[in-house]
Amino acid sequence: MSITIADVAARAGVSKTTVSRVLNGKGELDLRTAERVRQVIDELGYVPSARAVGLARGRTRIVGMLVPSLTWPWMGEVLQGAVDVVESEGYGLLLFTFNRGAESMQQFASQVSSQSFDGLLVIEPEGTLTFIEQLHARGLPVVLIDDRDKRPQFPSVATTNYAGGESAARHLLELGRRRPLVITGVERFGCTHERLDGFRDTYAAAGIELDPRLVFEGDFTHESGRRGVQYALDERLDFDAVFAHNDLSAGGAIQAVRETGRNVPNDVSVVGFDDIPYAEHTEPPLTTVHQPMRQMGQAAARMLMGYFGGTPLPDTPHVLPTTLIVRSSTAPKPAPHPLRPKK
Amino acid sequence: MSITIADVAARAGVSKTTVSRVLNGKGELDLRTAERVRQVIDELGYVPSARAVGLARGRTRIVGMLVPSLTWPWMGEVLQGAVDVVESEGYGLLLFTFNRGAESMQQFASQVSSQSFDGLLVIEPEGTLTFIEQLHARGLPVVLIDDRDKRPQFPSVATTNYAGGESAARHLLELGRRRPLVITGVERFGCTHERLDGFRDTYAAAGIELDPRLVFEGDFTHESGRRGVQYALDERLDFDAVFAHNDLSAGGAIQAVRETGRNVPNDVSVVGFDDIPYAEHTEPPLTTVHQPMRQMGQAAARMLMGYFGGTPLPDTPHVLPTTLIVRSSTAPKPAPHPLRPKK
DNA sequence: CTGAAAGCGCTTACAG
DNA sequence: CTGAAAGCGCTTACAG
Repeated sequence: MSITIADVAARAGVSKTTVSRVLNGKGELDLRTAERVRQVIDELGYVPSARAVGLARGRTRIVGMLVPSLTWPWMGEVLQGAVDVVESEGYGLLLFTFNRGAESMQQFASQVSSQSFDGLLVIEPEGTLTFIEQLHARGLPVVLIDDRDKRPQFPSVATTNYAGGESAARHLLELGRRRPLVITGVERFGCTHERLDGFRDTYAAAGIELDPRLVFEGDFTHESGRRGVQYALDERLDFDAVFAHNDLSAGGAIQAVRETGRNVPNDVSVVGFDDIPYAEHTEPPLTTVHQPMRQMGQAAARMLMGYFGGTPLPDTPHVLPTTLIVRSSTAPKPAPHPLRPKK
Repeated sequence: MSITIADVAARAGVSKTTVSRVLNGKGELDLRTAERVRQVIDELGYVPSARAVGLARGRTRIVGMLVPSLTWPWMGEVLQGAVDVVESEGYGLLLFTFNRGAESMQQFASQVSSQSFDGLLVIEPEGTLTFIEQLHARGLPVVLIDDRDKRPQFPSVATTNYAGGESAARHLLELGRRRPLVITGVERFGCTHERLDGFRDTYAAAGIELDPRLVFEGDFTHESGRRGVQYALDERLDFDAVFAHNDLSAGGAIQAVRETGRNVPNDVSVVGFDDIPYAEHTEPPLTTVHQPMRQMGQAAARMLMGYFGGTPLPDTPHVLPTTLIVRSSTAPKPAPHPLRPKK
């Protein structure tokens, strides 16, 4: 029913071998035969069967991508980056999630074993790093898109969480903010510690030790941002800035601050992390540390494509920089006793 | 290198045919041979090659999914829904986007021709409906996830845009809002007209004709929400509610209203459409018409899976209902001359 | 420059 | 109940 290489060969009066040669541009072949075969291919609209090619060649031209969830706010960006380069190389992207725990694990493992794809892009679903490392050890090309600093034993792309924390601190310091409240991410994530350390070290270098009571453990939710400022208020802790470890909790913090009648950015300046679309729509729009999610997806995919093309995978993480995006949730600290300007 | 059915057969002392039989549970076979083969399979950790099975059987156990973009706010939900059912049936999900216009079209067309997947789930990238219809006509099983009322000539899942418009209107009417400003979606989309019609008809049935000047053509962006209320203000049009055709523009509308010193929900009540995560985080949290995006993804995938299992695809759209989610951006209209309550 | 044949790893009539 | 053989649609030594 569907047309095959044999049909093309018959119609062009050549062998399947020859058709295969013009298809893949291998071996010397008479220009005129090649031309004739090409014509027949066009006439018939022939496209080789991916399955058959895959079986014969031993690879699929498909890359797998494993992610914890598709509904995280920045996941679309990473995916889009990966898909863009994968598609432009003529590969396909086979998507896997880890929504159903052990069952997902089973299913995915069996997809690996059945060799459904040539290489894997992965954002690590929590607790699966060992498993992924095994796959890599057994010879599956793997590139990790590292969203929380796992420092794995295989190729990865990462971003600069520590430097991101530094840039947030530097910005707030320049604005004269000396008492920042930090609302952290989930404690067990590496990125949380790196962001905090970068921030803290920068304040320390400026001669300001962070008040430990002003470090509140959040969990990346909007709600935890609210809780963070609520806590500080309840404890009557004085603060003139908030550094939240993601945009969602920064948004919650802004709302909680404003609900007490205080002004953002003047009374309290707020900095987030991620730069998801929501960051543009908070009131006021959020100053935040941009993570290059799309570029990370692209870079990871390019590494894999490069590997298929013969370039070895780098053994040190490919690190993409964060950038501070200044919007309106931060401003210079007003002088405590405003002077009436002369004139 | 990788272990094959021949290895299993040899080790178990049977033919490949027999191994295949126990794998697929076809044909009568001695319980003890079956048991023995199963043991060897476990010992060796054998999993059949997806490529080889695909070639031999003529199908891939992969479904394609084509979407316009991965970064739209509700796309993750649809994808997650689709992936969940596809995975739980042991299928894979091959993802395609249409980011690079004609080139994407080419690439995708060739993936179809190479029979990389058995069926297709699609959210129509603008202007590709004819192409998709051709694929369907040529025998590719296709299910459309209809986000804007295309009424295609092939199976689809859709939602109730008209009824969604009605529910928004009913809610606002109950609150005593008689002069709503409508900020529509993109004019050329069917969903825009349906939402508007449902809304308008409901007001009409209550004896209120919508002021045509109060229908502002937006484009689903946050910015267009702001522009909508700005326009109404500039024209000195009186309004006590906003019905925006998506949550993003509803968010913009809320901000623009509040910036004039007016109160949401009291002075102006705002209703959105979609119920993306952002809707919970506007100030105040947004009352909106929930679209069951995840369920649509699930339903579409289930239809395709069912078809592979022998159930014919329905020829009428599978319609999932919208639901009004009441949050805090809507409230009863205050009496114009407030009476002091007695005691 | 070109082709016959074997092989990729399965499934499936067909025979026994 | 079980197996030998052909076939799925390609690619790739090997010969000529």
